[in-house]
Amino acid sequence: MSESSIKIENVVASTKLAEEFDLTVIESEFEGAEYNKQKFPGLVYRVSDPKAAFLVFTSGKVVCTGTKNVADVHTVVGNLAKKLNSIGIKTIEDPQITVQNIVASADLHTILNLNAIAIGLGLENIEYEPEQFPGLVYRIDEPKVVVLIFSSGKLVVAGGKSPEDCERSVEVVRQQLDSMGLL
Amino acid sequence: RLRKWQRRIRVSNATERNLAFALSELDRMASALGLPRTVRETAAVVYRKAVDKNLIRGRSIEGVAAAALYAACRQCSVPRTLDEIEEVSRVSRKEIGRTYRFISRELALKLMPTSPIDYVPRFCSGLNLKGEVQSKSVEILRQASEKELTSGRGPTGVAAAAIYIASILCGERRTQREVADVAGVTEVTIRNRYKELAEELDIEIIL
DNA sequence: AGATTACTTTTGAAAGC
DNA sequence: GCTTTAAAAAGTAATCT
Repeated sequence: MSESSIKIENVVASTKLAEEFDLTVIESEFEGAEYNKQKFPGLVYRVSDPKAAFLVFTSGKVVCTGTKNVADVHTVVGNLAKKLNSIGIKTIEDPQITVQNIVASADLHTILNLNAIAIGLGLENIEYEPEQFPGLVYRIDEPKVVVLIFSSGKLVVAGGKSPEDCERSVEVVRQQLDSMGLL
Repeated sequence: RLRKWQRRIRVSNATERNLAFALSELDRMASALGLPRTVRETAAVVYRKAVDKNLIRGRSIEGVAAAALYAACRQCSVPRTLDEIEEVSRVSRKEIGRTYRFISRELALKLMPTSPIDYVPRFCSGLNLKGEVQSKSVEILRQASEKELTSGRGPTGVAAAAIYIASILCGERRTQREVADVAGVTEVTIRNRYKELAEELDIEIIL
């Protein structure tokens, strides 16, 4: 009875592909790579296989953002390693990839009264400033995520470490709102 | 001993100096916004509580003062927008908002979001609209709230749209531009809101 | 008056200021 | 705290036709 039908919108992950990188070399070899040390210490590289964006650092660490799946992260990181190898840069064999953040969207399919929800969840537990942003911000401890609740019934879950975290948090919100008769 | 006393006096001086500066800042901003004494006093109370809880650490006095004033306006039901507070303060709206969230949480102010209704008196007087239009605006806003037409929308935009409609219904029409200017929103926003209100509340607007 | 583009909020890592 | 990346939600805004 809890098919939350979460849609993962973005996955952020980090890994280490080498002990060090010469970003200047990568910038000249990789088409479209952007590197401005005074602007940002990392090199920006975008791929469209599965769409993703990388932030490559001189320390050999890499941040991957933009994929819609956890599986795609492994795919694109693998592709990046191959691409680096092809220009003569060696990389670590089985890099440990850590998913740092998952952003997902969901829909409760009901118009919501955010003022009532603010009181119901407790003003000390939420942030709702329609003057600045239309969504109500609700921070959950277990799983530790942040849920943005909109009057349309749509939700955005940010901060999850796994797809399961996102689904669980939507259920937590759904159950809490339901128990207060706010659905 | 003597050294300890000197230090205590020094700290005391700095603390008092900072408090005096903060209070003068509150006065300056409140005057610029034409806020009544009660709001300034409320802001001063909020600021003092923030000092007592050491919430100023890592934050600028100006920022906390601006946030305290913003909070006080809301507590007194005479809200000013973050943009209005920003205009008379020396800090960015982003910092005022961030500091407001912080002291609001730490001092457990538990403020509900600003109600569009609280903007009606000020906006109407700014448009030289009298009691009848104000009452009609409030009536429209009450209905709008019941029909879930205000959740997630900017309070000033909703208030502006209601006043725009009320002014027409009362035969004292104000243009979207005039209402937009006093409310600090764009004509596009008033248009979007009033169309929604008119449609959902079945209000016929004949121009 | 549309249409477009863009900014508001949230999350997380990276290295450095 | 900031800088950079990506992404959704819905509202508001700036600019162009």
